[in-house]
Amino acid sequence: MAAAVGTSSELESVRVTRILRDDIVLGRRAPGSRLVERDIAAELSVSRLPVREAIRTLVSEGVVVARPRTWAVVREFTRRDIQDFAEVREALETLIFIFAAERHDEIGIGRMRRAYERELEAARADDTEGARKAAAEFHEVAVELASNEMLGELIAVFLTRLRWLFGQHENLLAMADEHRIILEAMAARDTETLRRIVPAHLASGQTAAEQRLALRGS
Amino acid sequence: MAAAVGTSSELESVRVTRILRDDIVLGRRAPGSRLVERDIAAELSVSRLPVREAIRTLVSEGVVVARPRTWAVVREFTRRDIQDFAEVREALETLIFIFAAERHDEIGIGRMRRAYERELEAARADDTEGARKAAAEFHEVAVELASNEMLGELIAVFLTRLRWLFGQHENLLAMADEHRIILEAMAARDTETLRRIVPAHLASGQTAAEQRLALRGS
DNA sequence: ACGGTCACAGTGGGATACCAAAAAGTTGAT
DNA sequence: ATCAACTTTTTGGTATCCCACTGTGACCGT
Repeated sequence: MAAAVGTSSELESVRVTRILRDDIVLGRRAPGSRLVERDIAAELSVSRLPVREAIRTLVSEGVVVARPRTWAVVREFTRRDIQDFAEVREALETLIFIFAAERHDEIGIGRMRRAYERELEAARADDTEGARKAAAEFHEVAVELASNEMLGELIAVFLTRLRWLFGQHENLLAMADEHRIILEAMAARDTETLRRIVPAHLASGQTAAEQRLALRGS
Repeated sequence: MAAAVGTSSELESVRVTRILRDDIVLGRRAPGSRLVERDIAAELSVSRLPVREAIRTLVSEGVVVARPRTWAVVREFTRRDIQDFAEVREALETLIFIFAAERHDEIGIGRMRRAYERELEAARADDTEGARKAAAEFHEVAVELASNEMLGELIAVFLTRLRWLFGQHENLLAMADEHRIILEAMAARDTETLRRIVPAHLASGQTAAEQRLALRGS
């Protein structure tokens, strides 16, 4: 589901949600900072309702914490939270690639291969943004090939947290190479190899997040 | 009837959510039937606001479908949805029991054993309600022992769908026996056995849901 | 200084009334 | 019968008002 440009009739609540989400993920709103409905409504020139809905949505995405009758705050993640998150993500992503390996067709593999090739090319050109986009498509196509809507739904919810906690993977070439291995195993429907390498793939991105957290103290 | 002591400060939105959820799960609102904010608000003598929030919550729980600017409807599940759901659930529950097996302590195993014993006793007495409650506690303690909050969060979201799709497991004694096997494997920290038997445990409950669906003609 | 009490401001939850925009439903012309 | 135009229904959103509860800090007694 790509950009969808000038959607003239975008719901206010959706717009507000996107703005707040970006504020949080991009660090413009720090963990622990207050989200006061009235203030945000004033800032964005909307009524309190869309803001309320946006906050609810972000709570369900796990990046905001709200208690009744007080302000909501941007969630503060602990080392433990990151560990928990990584464990669950490992299981879900492994599942995706295994299902995709079992169910893919030639067309799907072709799409993944093209995404991988674009990723590799961008990585070699040190084009961070391009590599990130291609890698994202690699994952999206995999979810599609897994043909399990509920899994897709779950991953979608996790995606915000993922963006926030892990940011982009630094060494683009290493990631592209890992994707190549995953792709080959998928094409060969080699689920056993996937069960081994996907967790390793994820682990390589995890330390970065933990280090960033350590720097902030927490 | 209303057991709950007059919790004076229950949020209306929470109350409305619970009522609607029960209506859906218990079949008082059929799949496909409309959820009209205004009408529900009138029925329950509240304003549209709590109803709106309740509907959003139920959408995030996956039992209601809402499109912009029209009424929401109770979700209609297809055979495929149930299949998808079962696949994801299998992975998550396996994860829970494996983590719980790796991380439990004596006290935790004791709590699970007592829950199991109450379940068995209730099952022998043909006490459906009692067995269901004890089985639920069995699962809850397992989630707790898994000590992964995010996993617990995920399972909580799934729980409504679970209740709705699968209802109660029919043969209480068979379920209790499966729980015994899981419990013993957990106590022995035998994750390999768990990886084998948990999926089997879940599969035994799945056919019932599919048959019920088939009767309704999907 | 210190710890607890208490009053008050801040904030979300909810009610009410109203409007706009889009979808759903109805009617009528062809 | 089909499709276009019209009407109705319904949600999304704005604007206010009020209440219950939370958080905070001043006050007080020790």
